[in-house]
Amino acid sequence: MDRVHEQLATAGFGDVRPAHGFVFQYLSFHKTATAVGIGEHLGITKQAAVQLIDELTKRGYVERRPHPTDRRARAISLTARGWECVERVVAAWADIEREWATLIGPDRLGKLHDDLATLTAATSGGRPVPLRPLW
Amino acid sequence: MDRVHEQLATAGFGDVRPAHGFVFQYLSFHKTATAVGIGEHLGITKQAAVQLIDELTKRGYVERRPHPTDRRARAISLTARGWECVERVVAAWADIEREWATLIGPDRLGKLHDDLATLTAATSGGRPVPLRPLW
DNA sequence: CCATATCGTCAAGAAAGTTGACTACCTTGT
DNA sequence: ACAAGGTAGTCAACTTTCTTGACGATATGG
Repeated sequence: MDRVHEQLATAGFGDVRPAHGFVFQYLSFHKTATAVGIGEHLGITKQAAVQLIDELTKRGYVERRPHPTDRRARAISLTARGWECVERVVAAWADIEREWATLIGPDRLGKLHDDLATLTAATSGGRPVPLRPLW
Repeated sequence: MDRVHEQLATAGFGDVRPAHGFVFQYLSFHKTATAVGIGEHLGITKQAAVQLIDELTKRGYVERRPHPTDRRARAISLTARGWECVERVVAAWADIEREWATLIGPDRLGKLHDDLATLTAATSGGRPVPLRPLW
């Protein structure tokens, strides 16, 4: 994680914190997200989620628009710059995984991934675990 | 980590946070520790380390005594209750590892451990990584 | 169409860390 | 021996990040 953010900083995305990454991840798969949904995904309150969204909006990674079907809500989505940042993260992770493959071999790396998936699925009962950058 | 602390709570150790665990770990291997040493181990300032020590002292897990060789310093060590808690943690981890072994097999679990050790050693340059419960 | 639930917001505050300055003590080189 | 600089702990002020609680506006379901 630290290495990804070092990479991002050199690519001009030095103003995103690790916690923001989890918002990005959620927005990559939910085109019209809400603050409540993001909060649940991260395991934080909606107020804290709004604060993250505010920061990302101010920095141009995210935008709020009227929600298409719910006039209480605001539809949150990535801007062009947000998507650029996501692409950078994907590329950085790919680099890191390639390096891992050279260290322990692609076969072992694949098994490592599968085993970790098995263990986390078992301890969380199969449901998705709220991701938090904090214990 | 969450499961260990659930186990601890049912065993009467409900007043320790995850961050405290890293202090316990350090004290298990350093009989006369100092606040600065603990701070370096966790990657936090000495002031923050002192605060953790204060909490653990108030709750009876840790005690401060005059340092044997340095009159500026205070020697920090686990009390009997502190050691009881450590034993509980060790037992809880052993339970969890046994469960992991049944899930993916002892052989794969051993390789998982070795591979993770290889990867972390490579990315940290071999030096110990300061442990933090926070990104 | 009314009761209840949900989305976002405002405000206050708690948790856990940081920075900076200070005293007391240690250590090292001359 | 001792001056000079480094280190351990402490005090105080502050920052960051998250929480709790209350609220208006809108949605939804019997």
